[in-house]
Amino acid sequence: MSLSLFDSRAQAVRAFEPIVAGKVGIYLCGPTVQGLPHVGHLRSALVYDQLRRWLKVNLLEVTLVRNVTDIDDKVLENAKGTGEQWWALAYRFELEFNRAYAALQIAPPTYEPRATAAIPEMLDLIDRLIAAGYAYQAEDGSADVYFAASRWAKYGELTNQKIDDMAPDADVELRGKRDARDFALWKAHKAGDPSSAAWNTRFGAGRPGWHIECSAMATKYLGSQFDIHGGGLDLRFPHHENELAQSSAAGDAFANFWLHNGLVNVSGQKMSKSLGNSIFAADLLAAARPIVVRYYLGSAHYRSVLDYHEGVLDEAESAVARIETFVEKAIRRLGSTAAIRADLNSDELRAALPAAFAKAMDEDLAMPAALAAVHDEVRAGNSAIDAGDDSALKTALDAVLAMTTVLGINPLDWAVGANSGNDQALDNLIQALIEERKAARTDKDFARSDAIRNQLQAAGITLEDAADGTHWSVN
RNA sequence: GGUGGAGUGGCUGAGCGGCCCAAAGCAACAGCCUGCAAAGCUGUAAACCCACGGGUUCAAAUCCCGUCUCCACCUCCA
Repeated sequence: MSLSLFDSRAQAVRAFEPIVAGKVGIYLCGPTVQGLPHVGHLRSALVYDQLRRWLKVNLLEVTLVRNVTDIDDKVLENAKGTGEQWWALAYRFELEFNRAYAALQIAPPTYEPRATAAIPEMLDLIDRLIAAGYAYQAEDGSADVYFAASRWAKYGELTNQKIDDMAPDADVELRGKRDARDFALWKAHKAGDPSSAAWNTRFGAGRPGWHIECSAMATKYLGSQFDIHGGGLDLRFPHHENELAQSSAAGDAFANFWLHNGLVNVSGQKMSKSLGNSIFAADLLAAARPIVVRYYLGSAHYRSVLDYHEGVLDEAESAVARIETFVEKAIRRLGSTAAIRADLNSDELRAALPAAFAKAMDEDLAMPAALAAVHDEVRAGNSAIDAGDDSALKTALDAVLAMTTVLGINPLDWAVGANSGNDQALDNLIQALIEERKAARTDKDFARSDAIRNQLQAAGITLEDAADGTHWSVN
């Protein structure tokens, strides 16, 4: 394994070594299911899907845990607005997220725990923190429990901040807090909230704070020490800082690497509800084919800002079409479809990967360089077709299929499916027109041949004249 | 105010001391191919030499100092 990853805590690229040989545990902060999935959620999920794929290619057994935060202020608030039960609203949006992930062929995580299913683990962790002297029940008699950030000397280590530099909100109500920077581990039940959103504890009725959820779920599924903790850049502070502090204070080694993916901006601006510029998953999928959306979201380096604006999907469409056209032509020419498919563990796939691609992936998942390798190979393959060199073509095709399989953009994996009866009927119809056009061309009746081509084009079908005959495809 | 990141061809976006007279894609132009196209290939043009001004070095887009601009986080957020 020669993979290096940028570790946010070390603020440096570090060589990645699994804690347990051959296995990798990844915890990824999933969404709070309080609304519809947007482009940022998809990018985040995609980044770790790609990481997971690359680890699998390197024969590591990956356990990916991505949680669902299904209890939270916003969930309760939004449910009040719609009149739904909070858990019904949360599940409704959870399904929307799963639909969007599936559309982009982002594989489901190994485990997808909901916060509400890990309450006992959270309470255990809170107890350990109280015993260690780093947590305390609110001093105003409520059921609130806080983490004493001000007592944890290493607080700020993840984001390289000194606790004294953190400007405490002047107007913040301390209520039962000893220090303004202390944060809630457990939140007392509030008068207006439904009783179904409260759990009885020795502190009183209440619900979990956001940060404790992830600490508890990560260790529940991956143990007190695991390889990688990931999430969006916006979660570094306070969420991940707080997770690290509480887990460390409880004596857990916690994550070996911290990864943060860059955010998606819209025309240079942060996406936000108040600006009304959010791009939702449904918007993307309405504007472009899923494989194109996946290509676009994965085209920039995972740590850089990805800007969404007019035209980016068209550009991605062209690039994807180039790859698809090549694969189609190559398979048609070579006849065999005994091509490399989705098995990431196969020796064949590994053997077919160009060195430049593997190097790019190993260097902190340098996606642009990896895509450059894909396109280089596409060009080499196209040249081989022109030169009639089938051996070189086979090599290029295998390389392209292997690389795109790793990236999750193998055209064969996105094909609509085997020929259905409808496809066969359509093919019969179009073949008849192709024959008629061929006859017209032989007779030099170009008006007629062009009319046929234009008619099909208008119906969304493109004809392509190749050396071995005319082929058609749906636009 | 604190912390982190970014300014590279028309656009997207790599490179982060010599392999860079700067990858790859998109867009443009020309040639080949074609009856004409499309697709494909080949080539061309395109970055006042990589925000600006200094410096270090045999050597800098890449390191250092200064300046300007932009973005993110410090409040719920992927």
